[in-house]
Amino acid sequence: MLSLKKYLTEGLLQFTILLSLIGVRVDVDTYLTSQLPPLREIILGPSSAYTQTQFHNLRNTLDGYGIHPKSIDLDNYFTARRLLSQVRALDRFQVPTTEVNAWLVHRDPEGSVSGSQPSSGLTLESSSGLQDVTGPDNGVRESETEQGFSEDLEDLGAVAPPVSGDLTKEDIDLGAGREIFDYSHRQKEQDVDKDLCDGAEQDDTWSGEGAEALARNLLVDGETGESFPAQFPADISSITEAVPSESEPPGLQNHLLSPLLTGTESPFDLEQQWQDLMSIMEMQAMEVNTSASEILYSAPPGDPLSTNYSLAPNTPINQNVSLHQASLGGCSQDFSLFSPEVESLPVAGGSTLLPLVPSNSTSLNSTFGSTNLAGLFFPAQLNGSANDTAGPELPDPLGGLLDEAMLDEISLMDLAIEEGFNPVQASQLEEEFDSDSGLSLDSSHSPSSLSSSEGSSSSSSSSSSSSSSSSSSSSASSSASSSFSEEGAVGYSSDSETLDLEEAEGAVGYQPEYSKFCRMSYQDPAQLSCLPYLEHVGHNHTYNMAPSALDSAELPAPGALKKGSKEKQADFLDKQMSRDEHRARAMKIPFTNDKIINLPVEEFNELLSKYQLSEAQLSLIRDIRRRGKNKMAAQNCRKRKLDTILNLERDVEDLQRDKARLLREKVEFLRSLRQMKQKVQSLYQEVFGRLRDENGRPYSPSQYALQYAGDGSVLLIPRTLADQQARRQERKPKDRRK
DNA sequence: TTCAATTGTCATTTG
DNA sequence: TTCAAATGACAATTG
Repeated sequence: MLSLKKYLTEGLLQFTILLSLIGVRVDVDTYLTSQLPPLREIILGPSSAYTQTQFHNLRNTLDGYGIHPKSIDLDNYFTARRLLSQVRALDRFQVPTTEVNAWLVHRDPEGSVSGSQPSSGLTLESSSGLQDVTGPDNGVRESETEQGFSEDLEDLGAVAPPVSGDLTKEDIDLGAGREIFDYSHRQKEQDVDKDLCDGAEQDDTWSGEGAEALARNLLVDGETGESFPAQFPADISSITEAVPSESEPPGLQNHLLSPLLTGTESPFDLEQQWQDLMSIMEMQAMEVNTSASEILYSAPPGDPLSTNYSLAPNTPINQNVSLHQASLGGCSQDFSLFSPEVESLPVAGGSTLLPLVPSNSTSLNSTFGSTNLAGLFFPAQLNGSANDTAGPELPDPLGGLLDEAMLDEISLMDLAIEEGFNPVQASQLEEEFDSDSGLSLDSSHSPSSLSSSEGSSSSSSSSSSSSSSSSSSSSASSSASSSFSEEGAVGYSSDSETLDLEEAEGAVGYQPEYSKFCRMSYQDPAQLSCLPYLEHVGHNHTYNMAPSALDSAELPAPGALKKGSKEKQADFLDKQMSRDEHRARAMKIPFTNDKIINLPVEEFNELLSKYQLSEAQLSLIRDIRRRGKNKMAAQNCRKRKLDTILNLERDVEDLQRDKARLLREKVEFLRSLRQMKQKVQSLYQEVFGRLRDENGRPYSPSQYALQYAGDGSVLLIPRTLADQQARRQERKPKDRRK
């Protein structure tokens, strides 16, 4: 027990120091990007070049607490781990009130008295967590929790403005504390752990749109002008929640908070930032904690976001209030709802949120947080506004918003990443593919396309030349036919081919018809251009080459001088020819493959009827036509597929953009909502503070609470009753969601 | 030579 | 029923 106590105390102190250090950190982006690595590595063990340094830091820290790294006994180790896990669970679930409590301590001389010692106790648990970190065996579970923890710390730091005094102090105390943070920064720049991939993505996202937007929002929030050491309270709250029982003595909380507050009072900017971060990140945190939150909190659901927001600004106002857990409960519910998704979500955001949330929750019944107000003040009916409990009048606007917001944030990260990548890729793809209009896609690049253009012209002029060539070639083509016999053999009977040759000879010669068809339908390039498919065909396949190829190849070299060059050209053209073209040439088909393929059925039949073609030739012609058309069809089909994919990609990008925009809008909305809650809270405080009993004494906020009735009236009811109602309302939404 | 991408081909379905 | 188009699957080609 003694050792445990000692560890707890020391742990609390350490944790407090860490929190203060975190508070010092100002740069949110940096913070976000850096995230967990250090702590995580510490916990998991050296995983990078920095590990050693980290480890040393940790050691130092531990030493500072009087625990020698080498002398860690199992009991202490496991105890610390258990405590840490408990604390974390509590933190995650409990959200808003913590901050409030701290505030109260400050303001109220009575409550404020409590102080540092309790906080130390809380820290103890946290310290245990640190010890655990050092521990050699860390399950995945722990690693996750640690991540969350580290993230939380970082978040806090990011939110909180630098407090030089605190920082130095903490550095001294922890020894390694600062280094750890630095390390985290370094890691963010260099280390990209697979484990942290999610977190990294989140970081990117945050740093990109969300983070900047948030940062801006935070700064803007300064409007409230409320000064509040948000970070500390939040942390503390989380810590306090580590305490087993939900019913924490207000005094204890106050005690805990007081020391922290005094030490780290930060400018209200921090509060706002903190709130913003909380609001954004709560969603993720909620997800993580779902199960635990449900267990821990019986209180009515509170809006995580609202609670978070309420924390900082409200603190001053809320001081008196010991509010209701109802708000907390609501938070827990929200978390539970999202929990399933949380696992899949990137860790970074969630982890950061977690700490915040817990802090709020810790606020306890106390008074704080807009959530509390909502839960406490409007439990019966208005309450709904705060959370799930929402009555008919105010149906959990926050809850719904929060839930969605969480989802959006999560998705936003993904989107940000995707947006960063996809647009470029998509644009490139579009340029590549869209520039080419469908069928003509390949034509320009492929040799066949060249041939096609040539073919079109050649075909037009070839009508006469080809006819003469064909007639002359008929006798000379025997060699050629033999050379192509192999191809022709494929799927075509060689026997018939030989027989058909003779018939084919007779067929050759009906030039007029042939030329006529050519002119009519396809010889004119302009016409081809008007016909997409034809154009495509012309560009994409080599059928048009046939005539010229045939001519050049089959014509006996008129001049021996240029025989060599012509042979080369013939070879080249032969290579350009398709198999069907070779077959057609071998079979002495009297018209070009282009015509065979592209002529309308009627014209095609007419063309065939004007020639005396053998069965083999007819069969080949039909096959050529079939294959040629199918080839174009295949190209079109592929192009359509590609276009479809590209369009889908574009649609996805558009949707992602819209989603990101909506998320930003939602964040803005939540901010405004938070401000409204704060106003309501302040009004509540004001009204409640003016209430006097028959003896002229003010009502104790711990015993009484204001509740809005459905008719708009405000009732002063015992807190127990208010809590019951809040719980009742909390269950309703749960059932509804089931 | 291997491999991925492209292109051609076949079989089948659809309108 | 025929034809053209579409499409999946496979083979051939290409870089």
